[in-house]
Amino acid sequence: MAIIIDKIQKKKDIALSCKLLILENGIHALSIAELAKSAGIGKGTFYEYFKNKDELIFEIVILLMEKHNLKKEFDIANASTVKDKIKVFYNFFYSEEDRELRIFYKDFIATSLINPQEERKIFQSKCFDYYYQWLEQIIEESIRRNEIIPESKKLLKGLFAIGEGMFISSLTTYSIDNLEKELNRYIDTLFTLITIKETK
Amino acid sequence: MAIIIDKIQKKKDIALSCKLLILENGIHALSIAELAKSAGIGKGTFYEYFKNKDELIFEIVILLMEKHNLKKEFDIANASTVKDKIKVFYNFFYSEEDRELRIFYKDFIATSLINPQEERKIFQSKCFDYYYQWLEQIIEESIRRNEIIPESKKLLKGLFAIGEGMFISSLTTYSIDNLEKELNRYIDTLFTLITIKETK
DNA sequence: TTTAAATGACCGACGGTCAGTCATTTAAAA
DNA sequence: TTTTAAATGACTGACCGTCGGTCATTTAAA
Repeated sequence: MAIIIDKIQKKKDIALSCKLLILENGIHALSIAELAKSAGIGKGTFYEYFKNKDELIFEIVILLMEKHNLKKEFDIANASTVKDKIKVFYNFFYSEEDRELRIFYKDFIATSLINPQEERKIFQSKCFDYYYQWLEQIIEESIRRNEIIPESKKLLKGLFAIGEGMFISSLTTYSIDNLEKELNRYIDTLFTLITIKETK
Repeated sequence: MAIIIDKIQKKKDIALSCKLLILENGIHALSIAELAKSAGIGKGTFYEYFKNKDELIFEIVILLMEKHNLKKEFDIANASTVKDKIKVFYNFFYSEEDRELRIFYKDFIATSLINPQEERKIFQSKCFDYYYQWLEQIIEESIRRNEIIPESKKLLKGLFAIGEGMFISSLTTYSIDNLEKELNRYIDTLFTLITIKETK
């Protein structure tokens, strides 16, 4: 036998060591040779760990998303009102804190659209379901507490889609100039509609 | 002097003659040489009319979108209720009729995300604003008629984004298995909230 | 009517880039 | 010393975009 490398860990290390270069230049301006060089490995070695450039993006998204989810979980638990909890969720689409992940996420969506792959779709579904269940729990509890009307549950998937939709539009058009404002405006308005008024 | 070709028309002709081949194989499986050959022109000629493959997609989207808009305009005018008019708009994301355009639109969004270009962004903004104004007019008229509450106006951009958001999610996840159903459910629920109940 | 000149459309060979492969080397462990 | 996982960079083939040259048609002078 010879050296046994923790392939999974090394894959992560290579991915993260490419992060900065990609953020600076954009993934599409970089060749595999350049990426490998910046990671301090040969081109062939890159292919020992990744099938192609897309998989590198995928790996970075997975790593950043893990960290991101932990953080969000914490933030949501600490938010006091239902509305605040929901805003924590949308936060991803405009917060400075999530800027980096957002850039990779954008490229990830784009490559997923171009080249739909089982593995990616499963990952994206997991992310979707993870946050959907969060949203669902939050809403259900609020319904149980009689704060919002039961019909709110039917708005869940749509509520979920608005973030992604506005995010894409903000990138591909000039028609959404302030994503944060637009998202908040929508949530605030919707909440006035689903909130049960206290009868004093 | 020599033969003068209507370059604009020929560009359209080439684009449309590639449509079928692209729908069959996907744009990314095709080389410029193959596309040119299928259009009955030389590779060099292709570059007389298009900067690259992306521009071909752009041209096809523009052409199909033109036709599509005319059709939508007609459909919206013929829909009776506000809700129906809005559903005509969302129709794009799931109708069999718009399947082809949707495929190109998807590629168009993907390439726009990867490589944001002024020209494309302007085009996308025009599309956005065009349909946004439609939606706005419909909603405003309905408010004037006292059918729905005035706050509905604040939901417009979000309403607009839901379509795009769910569309993307339906392509990149398994979590939206029936786009039409999900969209309709959302609209129906929202409408029960914004509709002004008649006091009998 | 003839034909030389002008011009724009068309083309495919070519240079360059880059993704992905593979034969070889390296070095740790047995 | 042998074995073998890991690393590597030279190599190849595919494809992009360019460019010099050809062809077909029109113009206009003879």
